[in-house]
Amino acid sequence: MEKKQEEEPRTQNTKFSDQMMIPSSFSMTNMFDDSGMSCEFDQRGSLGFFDAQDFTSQSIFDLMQTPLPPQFMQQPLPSPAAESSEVVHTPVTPNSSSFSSSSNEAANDDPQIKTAEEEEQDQDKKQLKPKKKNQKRQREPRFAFMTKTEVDNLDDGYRWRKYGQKAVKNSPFPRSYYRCTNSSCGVKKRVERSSEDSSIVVTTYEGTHTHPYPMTPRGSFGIMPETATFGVGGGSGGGGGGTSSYIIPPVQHYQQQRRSYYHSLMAPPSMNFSNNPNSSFHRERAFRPSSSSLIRDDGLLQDMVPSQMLKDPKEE
DNA sequence: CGTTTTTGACCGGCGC
DNA sequence: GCGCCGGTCAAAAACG
Repeated sequence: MEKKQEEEPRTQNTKFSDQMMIPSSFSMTNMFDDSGMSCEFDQRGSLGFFDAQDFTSQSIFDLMQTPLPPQFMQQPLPSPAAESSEVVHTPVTPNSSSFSSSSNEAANDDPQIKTAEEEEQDQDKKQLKPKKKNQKRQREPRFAFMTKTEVDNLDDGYRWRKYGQKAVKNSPFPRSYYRCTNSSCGVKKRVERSSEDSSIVVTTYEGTHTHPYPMTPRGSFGIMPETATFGVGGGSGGGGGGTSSYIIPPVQHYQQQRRSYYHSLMAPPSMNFSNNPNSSFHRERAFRPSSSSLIRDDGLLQDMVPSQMLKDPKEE
């Protein structure tokens, strides 16, 4: 639906542009859902976390290029469900403010970060291993985030082809399935609106892009969400996820603020992406299929805010 | 004309 | 074994 994008780019500017939600709990634990491979995650969970800044500013897509940091899983996910389910839930709750705690979780992992490649290898290994039930299909790590936007189809810069849509249980909104149009890239993403808050779109990425960023500068970002919350998977329970509203005038400013904001909030020492905060910026264009890259600031996922999704929205 | 979206059918996993 | 459910396929339609 590109047309939509073209036609509705303004959404971003219109209403929400000046609003930003800030998740209180920022745990970026992503949900690696490996259905079935939970054990392994524990082992590998030693990757670094992405730098929140980068993360936000860049775009998820870029992140996708990177193997998701396993550490997310490291977090103690008490409930088994977390593993198997993606867990992106809990919409943002206004008022919450426990940002730091979550970040800790996420950040706390081992500062030592493996290189993306290493990680990938690890992942492969794990995936290859025949685990208990994992005979199914090896799932790639997933990572979800919530975005407050009116636009369903957030453009992250990559091109996606919709290959399915299904009604979501307990939700009036359908879930759309997209696949990266690059034939050699198997990245998939699912997009659905939160049943609790229709203004929030939950996007789950699965896989890593194996090709360079398509780059459609403006076009791609045109639709960026105004606000987003990163869901972390697994329901790592955490804490409360919530978000508070943050009002920001122009986007530009917003970005700046955002940066600092995140910086302060989420940039605990442990969060530095690979010890070299600056490096992340440069990497982005490197496009290493498996590199950990991340992000730049140009992108503007304007308002992505990681949040921890604590509960299962589905439960409603 | 080529690409993407739509949509119902199909398939495999999982719980009962 | 059966039914439910999530995810994917594929043919037709829509779009640029």
